[in-house]
Amino acid sequence: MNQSSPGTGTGHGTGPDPTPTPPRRSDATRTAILDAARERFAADGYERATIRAIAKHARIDPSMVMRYYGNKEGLFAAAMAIDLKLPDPGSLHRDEAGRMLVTHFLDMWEENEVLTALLRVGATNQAGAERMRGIFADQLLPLARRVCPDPEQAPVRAALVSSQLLGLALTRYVLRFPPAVALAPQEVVAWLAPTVQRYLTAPHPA
Amino acid sequence: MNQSSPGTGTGHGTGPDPTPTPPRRSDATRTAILDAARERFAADGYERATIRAIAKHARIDPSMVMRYYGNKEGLFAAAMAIDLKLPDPGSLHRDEAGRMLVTHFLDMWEENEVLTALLRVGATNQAGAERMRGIFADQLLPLARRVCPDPEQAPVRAALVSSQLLGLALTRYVLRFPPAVALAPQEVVAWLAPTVQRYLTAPHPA
DNA sequence: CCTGTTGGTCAACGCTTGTTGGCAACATTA
DNA sequence: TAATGTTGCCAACAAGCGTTGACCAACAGG
Repeated sequence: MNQSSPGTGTGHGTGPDPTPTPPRRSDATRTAILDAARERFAADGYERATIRAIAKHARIDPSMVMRYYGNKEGLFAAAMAIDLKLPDPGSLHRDEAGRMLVTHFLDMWEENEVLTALLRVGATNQAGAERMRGIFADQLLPLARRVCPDPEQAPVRAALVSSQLLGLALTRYVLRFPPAVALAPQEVVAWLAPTVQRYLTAPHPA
Repeated sequence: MNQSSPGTGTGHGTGPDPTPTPPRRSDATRTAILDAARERFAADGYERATIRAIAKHARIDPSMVMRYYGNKEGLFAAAMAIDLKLPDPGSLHRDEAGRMLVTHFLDMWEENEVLTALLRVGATNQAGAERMRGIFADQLLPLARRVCPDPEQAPVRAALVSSQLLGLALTRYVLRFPPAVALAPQEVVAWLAPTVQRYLTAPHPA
């Protein structure tokens, strides 16, 4: 359900912990707050997701949110940390990048409400838009740089891909256009994969 | 229900008034309120665009807003009435529908901040999303019905077109991804027109 | 003149918001 | 045991919100 638990968490497999945080007794409360925050931000956006409502959902006192995350912006920043988990750009075939991207994004959006929350907030909140820009610049751009023919065009092509993928997310998960909601995942892939593939690898149309 | 400003019109209307409203002395104030509301809704979204801020921009008292538009929802409804001004579906060639649609939408969005406001509000506000659904159902769907091969597929195809057009608007006018902002209009058309054309007229890919 | 309607300002109401500080219960260590 | 830090709840604060009603200035028709 949640996407990263604080404290002991993630085992010890590869590399040292970037933040060696000792486990705290309040870890359960902390994650409860983050889960509730993601849910409320996704459902209501930044302004209407009140700290009181989030606290009530997490079944704790509103003042705890302040203690653990400082203020509302801090809570938002903590709740919206996200990794798109895009595959290693070196390990994918150039001709299947489109289909793979659409499939992967669809999976991520279906299972994870953080992305919907981020899109909702990004539409009205300065910090949310900034975060969204950062995510796509850091995680989608490198992939485009490896796949598209001329690396200099990578930013434009990544932006075009973003426009189609985020547009789908907008109509399907936020605005909920009935036909967009009703589409089966495989149909979405069948329609959108060629578009994304063209944005990535087709020659510049001008 | 109409969006043209009362009082000093922009001179485009040669037809008869659909709603024969007698001119009032307060018409200037009413349009000032609507203009300020559109500007604030576009910049801040529904919640953060306060009636007080809108009134200050219109240089009148907040209570006037209540007097003329009832409440905040009424003001929003009055400010967001919009006509996409899509051309008569019968008068366009099937092969140029894609290019024509992208060009037309780009023009509308560049000149009109109402659309940006509507998109911002639709992302967080129930009524905004509803309005957005209505607009595209009433204005884009009929066009798709005339252009696409099987009228039964029109809703899906219109939704796909919406996803690409709204996705462009989202990345370019709301999230402001730098590469999406930097694209020249003709480049946008060159990239997106084939996509929209395919969504409208290509055979079902599954 | 008086009277009624319209356009507009002012001050305030009730409510919700983010945020704060105090206080009790518990855990840990000395 | 006492001392200390952590976890949590409670009550309250100042500020801002949408909204309301009293009040004043101008005009119109008799």
